[in-house]
Amino acid sequence: MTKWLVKTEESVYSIDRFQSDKKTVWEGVRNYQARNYLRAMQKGDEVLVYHSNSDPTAIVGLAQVRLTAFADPSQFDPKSEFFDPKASKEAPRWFCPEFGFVKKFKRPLSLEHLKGQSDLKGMVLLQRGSRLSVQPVTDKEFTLILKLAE
DNA sequence: GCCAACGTTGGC
DNA sequence: GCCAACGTTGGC
Repeated sequence: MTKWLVKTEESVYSIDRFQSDKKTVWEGVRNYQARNYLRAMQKGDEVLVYHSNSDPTAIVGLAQVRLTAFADPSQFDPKSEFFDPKASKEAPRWFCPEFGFVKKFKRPLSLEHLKGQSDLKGMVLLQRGSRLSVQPVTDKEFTLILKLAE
């Protein structure tokens, strides 16, 4: 099974909020590469949750795919900030899975800390200019991250 | 708030 | 299909 990482701005949707919601539909992703990854997610896949634009920016917890991706309802809603006039119910452009909350890490792993791990040099998150908000994570990276976090 | 990096749009 | 202009992301 593939492992993943998703970004969220703490001020927009935090790990604490996710913890109290217990599950969440990961809507609003509007980037094709990220969308393709969302669609590739399988039920049960494990997903690292990362706080971007936060202090500190860090991997803060773990989620699991509950439902594979379906048409993101926000693309059809003219009142939504994620509304896409080019999308239709017949031909949706954007998709979202549903995640279940698994845990909040005892120790959030800051970007700075992650950069110091030589075994994580290849991580998509750590590549220069990497902005992708949904990323695959290798098994090796995933195992190490869990070890560091717990 | 700045700005580098990258993605998207649209004229041609 | 190219590419300039513009928009967004996200670290700092």
